[in-house]
Amino acid sequence: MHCAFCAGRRDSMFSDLSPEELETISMHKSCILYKKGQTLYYEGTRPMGLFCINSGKVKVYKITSDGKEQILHLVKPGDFIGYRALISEEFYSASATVIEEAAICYIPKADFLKILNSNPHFFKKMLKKLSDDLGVMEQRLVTIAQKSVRERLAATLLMLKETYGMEGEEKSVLIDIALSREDLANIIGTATETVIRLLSEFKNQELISLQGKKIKVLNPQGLLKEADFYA
Amino acid sequence: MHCAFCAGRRDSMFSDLSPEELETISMHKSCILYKKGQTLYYEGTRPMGLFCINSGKVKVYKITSDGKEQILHLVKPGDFIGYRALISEEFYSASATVIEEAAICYIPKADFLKILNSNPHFFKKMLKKLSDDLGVMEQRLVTIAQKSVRERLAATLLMLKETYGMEGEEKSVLIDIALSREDLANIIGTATETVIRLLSEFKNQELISLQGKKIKVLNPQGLLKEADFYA
DNA sequence: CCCCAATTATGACATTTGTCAGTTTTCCCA
DNA sequence: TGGGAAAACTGACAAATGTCATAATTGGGG
Repeated sequence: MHCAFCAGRRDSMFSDLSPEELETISMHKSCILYKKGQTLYYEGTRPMGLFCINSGKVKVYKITSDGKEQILHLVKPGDFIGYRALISEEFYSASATVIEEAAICYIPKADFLKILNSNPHFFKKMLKKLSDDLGVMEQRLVTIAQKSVRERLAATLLMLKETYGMEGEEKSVLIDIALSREDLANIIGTATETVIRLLSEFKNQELISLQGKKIKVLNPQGLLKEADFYA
Repeated sequence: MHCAFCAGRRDSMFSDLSPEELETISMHKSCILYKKGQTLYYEGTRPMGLFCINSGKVKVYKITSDGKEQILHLVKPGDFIGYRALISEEFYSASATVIEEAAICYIPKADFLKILNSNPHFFKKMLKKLSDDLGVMEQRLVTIAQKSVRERLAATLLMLKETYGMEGEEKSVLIDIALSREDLANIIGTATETVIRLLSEFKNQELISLQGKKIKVLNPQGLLKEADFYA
């Protein structure tokens, strides 16, 4: 599919490229449908291009020396990933794996860098994007360093609701993303069992409901309270 | 003092500005000597310029809703701070306070932005800087999320040794920065008492020595082991 | 549609870390 | 240079979280 007709592009970093630039990208990109569990790239390997998510969901994560996984971002349609390694001229510092079937385009490094270097407006957008990313990451650091696991879980559920929420019956909001309890633990930085236990506490408090692995938010106000002040 | 003669500039972001650009900055900047404890800016206020550290040491930190402090960076001569808020066009998302008497220049926002927009090489350096910053922050997030307090303290001591180490007698290396135990705790994300206890354990293991608040590293290899594999 | 492996869930317990209360030490500056 | 406040330190205990073992449930592929 041509980038000009890509739905995700509308509010992506590529939203206001010139037709010529889009044409170049479209010509050189390759698009693949990835299944759940497939990995786009591994930490430590050399980046050769940029991944652009058309549909589906992807997690970006690091593995520590003792084998634990920490999820850094969840990526959704319109986002792209892998630019940090390209810009810093490093090997990938994280891995990326598909968590829900995804259509993803691959844009060769050269094309990305060409646009970056020839389009000042895009360059500026990229600078702002990295600055914003850094701000988000700093806030996450503070949250992980200073809040309890319970607070972090409540905050994470609210964040997921904002990004993946689907309105359901009776004001409940379904968190529509196929995250395992383990993934959730690896976002928060805790053990899987702890997440399971706290989720069932939240269920007992009627803040959420659980059916299988699907989570519905029943009382966002209550979760907010848990996220801010639990003592 | 004129920027052209600033020792810190040699390997700073301003290392290869043109003489004219330096002249502009020099003309418009103001320099002040700050005492320990003075605050450069507060979280939530509007950035009007950029701080450039000539000498001394500064901490950049956030305060959580429940009053806890998390230190995000320690800043040293040659670094500058406050650019993220300028680039993202936000209010400051953190505060900055002097921890050792410091000579600091203030460069008006307009001058910084002018150079940013007129000097592509500087712009590119800034992009890379933010990308590198983000990489560092991601790694810190993983460490805080996945490592024990003991491991984080060992890792932090090694990091401080790299940055502020002064060779002493008998291969010991003094960590030459006036950090209180509380500051150290606020870097690591733990309670002050926990830091004190672990430091005295490290002392008993002869990994470090303590005299007053000064810490000397005796056995970096041993600390490395604590940082990586403590079980 | 059923079975099996993966995931979720629960219990018991160990360990880490935080909290509070109090003592000792340090060092700043009046 | 001595007094006092801040910082460093110690102990006792509580709370949060991790770990391991095991049971229940689920959902995807044959």
